[in-house]
Order: sequence, then structure tokens, then C-alpha cells
Amino acid sequence: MRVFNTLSGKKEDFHPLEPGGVRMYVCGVTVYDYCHVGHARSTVVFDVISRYLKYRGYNVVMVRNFTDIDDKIIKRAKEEGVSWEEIARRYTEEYYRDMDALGVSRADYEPRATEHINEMIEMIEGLIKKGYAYVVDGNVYFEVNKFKDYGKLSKRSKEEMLAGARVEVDERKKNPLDFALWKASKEGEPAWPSPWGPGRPGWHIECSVMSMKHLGETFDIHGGGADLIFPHHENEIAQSEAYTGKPFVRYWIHNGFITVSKEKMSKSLGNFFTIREVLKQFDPEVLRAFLLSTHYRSPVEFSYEHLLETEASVDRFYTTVMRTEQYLEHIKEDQPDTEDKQMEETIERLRERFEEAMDDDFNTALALGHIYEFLRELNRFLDRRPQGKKTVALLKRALEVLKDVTSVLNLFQRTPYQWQVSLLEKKGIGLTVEEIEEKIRQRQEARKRRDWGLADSIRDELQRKGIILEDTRFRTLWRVKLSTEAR
RNA sequence: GGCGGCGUACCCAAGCGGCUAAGGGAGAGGUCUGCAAAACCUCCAUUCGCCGGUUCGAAUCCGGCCGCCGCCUCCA
Repeated sequence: MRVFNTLSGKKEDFHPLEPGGVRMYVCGVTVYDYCHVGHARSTVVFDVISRYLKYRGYNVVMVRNFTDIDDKIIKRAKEEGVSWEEIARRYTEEYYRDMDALGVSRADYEPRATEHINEMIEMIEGLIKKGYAYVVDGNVYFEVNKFKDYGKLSKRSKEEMLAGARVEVDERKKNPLDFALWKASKEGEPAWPSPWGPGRPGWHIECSVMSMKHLGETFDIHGGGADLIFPHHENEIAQSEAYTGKPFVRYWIHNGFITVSKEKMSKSLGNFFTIREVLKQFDPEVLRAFLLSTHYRSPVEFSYEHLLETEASVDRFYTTVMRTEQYLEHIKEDQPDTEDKQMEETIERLRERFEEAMDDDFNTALALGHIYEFLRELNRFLDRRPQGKKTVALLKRALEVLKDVTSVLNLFQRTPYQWQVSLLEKKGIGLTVEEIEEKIRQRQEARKRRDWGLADSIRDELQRKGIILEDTRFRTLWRVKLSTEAR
């Protein structure tokens, strides 16, 4: 297995510290607002990475944190006139609603910063004792000049960073690059007692403390969005390695951004779409598939049109499954088997190709390509109207492998019927399943009488409402009409 | 200004020195069908931003140029 490591800047063979076990930490969100599609990408990407590692037989321990105290939360609370705890509680809940919908599974540990204040104080004291940090007016800063390797992750020297000139001015710091481990609280701000007076932790310290607590001083994978490389992850390395004297993380993995008109989607630019908004019009599976149809390190351009294209792909998957299942209901087992050597091979090759793609730095886009290609081969096989006992086993095997492989992506795990019912709602069709089926019954009557005029008018009527009918040899199926053109 | 990334067909997208440049969407024609739909078949990049170089051989490596983006400040 090959993994791109931000630290080395290249793909490396993946070997966890302990064979058979992987310990990974992923930076979660600051809970002060609804999550947007950018948050969804990071969360889904690392969800898939964790799932694939498990599929590969590793015993994975995954930690994903919540930052539940920070300036943005305090600001939001002030604006709304509620406590910061209320803001954090509310948006943690909303986070779960969105991510559950997207099929993201819970991490083994999901620690919150405020539950680890004591451990943070302990670590900060240790850093002061070792001479890596200093106290000024109730604030504690990490002294960057004391840590030789500072800049090794983001690949820049301290000099270069200072030349960048956009560094904040804070007279109390020895060096503008020094960062806060502990911030003195002002009157009325949330505060915890500490040896340096009432205050709250800086942002970076929480991840060092919580990862160390659950995963040890050195662990395998640390992930997050590429915007965390500097300064967040750089600072985590500095404080952690200064504290323990040991390497902090072996593989740093960072996902690329979601863009809108080529620009990074972000709160500050205001060009973001919340997950909530997207899910009003699209099944969560469409968003998940969309996020996985590009390699995780590449930028993804977000647009309504692209979501429609993904929707068509997901529909194609379920349509093929529906067709296969229906075919299996009517296949004749007592007839001689259809020649099927090619198909047998194709099925087994799907798994190989899937693993090959995922082994190469979690290439979900390639993996999905193989899956869609397989659908074509499966359809082609069905077009030959294969018969016999062995064919039944073969088709069942095809569905099984398909389900198995896609479960790693946590896509396509529902029934085609569930998918269609969901579309009925998302596309605002305004018909119930019962109403559609009643129309189909009426049309079947007309067709029996060879009353094509009536049959066609019923079909046209449904079509106008967004329902497409398919007359198969066995029965009439309905599907929600999809369009890849923007409405 | 410093550092990093990207530029593959109408759109999205894989590709990391060597079979005919994956796959999806759109489009054109065909098979099937009462007619449709779905599915399948055929067509749709002699070419990978541009210009040079290395090599028997490059979309893939090197150099230059053009264009776009990101990080250097909170940010997934």
C-alpha cells in the first residue's frame, strides 16, 4: 500500500508502527456553525481511509476531535446571547446529523477540548520546564526558535515565514512566529484556573494532548484539510516533539479543497454551501459519491451541474442492480448453462482492480471508474439472456462482490427501491408509490386490451410528473426521471 | 515577495517512462421494443496549456514560458 506523506512530499510504502494495527488522528471541526461541503469532504475522505484500512485487515483505532472552545464560538455565543456551551452543544449535534446522513461512521474516540484542560495544563507546564515555552501576563507561548525542526512539514524556514510579513504583531512575543499555548481570559470570557491565572487553551495544544492520550506519543496517521498544514500541524509537531523528544506522526495525510468558481470554499469568502442545503435537493449518497469521484488530494470544483452528473451515475448503479435482481427472479435454472467464462473472470478482476486502486494512495476515483465499467460488463452479460444454475450463482456472486467492494466506500448499500423512494422526495415528485403503482395497473389493463392510446397517455401523464416507466419482459418498472441539465 | 500545486475530448475525471490515453455525463447513429424507457453496440483526444531537451520510447522525467489556484492570518 502506498500513501502520500506530506512530510516527505511523496508517496511512501505504508507500514504501521505495529504490524496489524493502525492508529490515526483526524482533525475534526470547530463547532460554531453548520458544516459546509469542505468539512464534508475531509470527514468523508478520512472515513473511507479508515474503512479501507479495516478492509485490508488492520485493526484501526481512530480519533476525531471536536474543538468546543475557541474565539469563534465565544463570538457566536455573544452574538446570540447564549452560553458558549450552548453553541458548542448545538453544533456538535448538527454535525452528527449531517455526517450521519453522509454515512460517516463514528471514530473510536471523539474527544472534546474542554474535557482535557488538565492534561493540557500538564503538558504546557512540561514545555515550560523544558525551556520551550515562556509566560507573559498570564499567557504562555511556545518559543519557536528553540525547536530546530520548525517548518519541516510546511517546507519553509523561519526566515521565509517572517519575510511573508503577514504575521500578527504582538509585542509580548519574543518572536512573531511564537504561538499561544495558553491564553489569559478577559473579563467575562470563559476561563479555567491555571498556574498562570484564569484562561483557556490555545488551539494547537488540544490535538497534541488528545492524540497522545489515546494513541501514544508516536502514532501512524494524522489527517486533515490541507489548510491545516500551516500553522496548525506544524505547531502540533513542534510542541509534541519538544515535549516527548520522539517523532510525533509517521504519515501526514491532507485532503485538497472544495472550490467554487475555482476559489477555495470557505467561511471567510462566504462562498460556501452547507451540507444541509445540498441535502435538500440531493440524496446524501450523491454528495458522498461526488466527493469520492476525485482523488482526495486534488481540488474539487463544486457545482449543481456536477452533482447532477454524479446523481446520474448513482442512478445507473441502482438501475443495473434492479435489473439484475429482477432477472434473477425469472431466470430458468433447469436450462443448460450459458457460456460464462469471461464473466467469471470479470467478477474476480473487479475486486483486484478495486484493491489495486485503493492501495495506490486511496484512489477512490479510479476505484469508482472500475465499478462503473463493471456495470457495463454486467449489463452486457444480461443482454445475452443467460440461463442455468451456474448463471444464477454467477449473478449472485456479481452482486455480492459489488456490494462488498462498495461497502468500503459506504456507497450503494441500499436497495434500488429505497433509492427511488428517496428520489421521489428529493425531486419533489408529489406522487406516492401507491399512486404510481395504481397508474401502472391501469396502464397494464389498457395494454392487455392493446389500447395503446390509453396506455401511452397514462405513461405520458406520469412522465410529465417526473416518472419514467419501463416495460420489461416481466413487469413494468418505474423510475424517477433525472436530468443532467440545470433547472 | 517566498513556498507549493494544477492545466488530459463539449463537461467531469483516471493516468506517475513502453499493450489501441480508464470511467462517467452530454452529443450522433444503430440493435432491442406495440411505441417508449433501460440496456448494449458504433462514433466522439494520432493527442495530453505552449516551446525546447533527455531517452530506442514521454501526458508521464528536466528546463523555460503562459494561464489558474492554494499556503505564508482563523480555516476541512
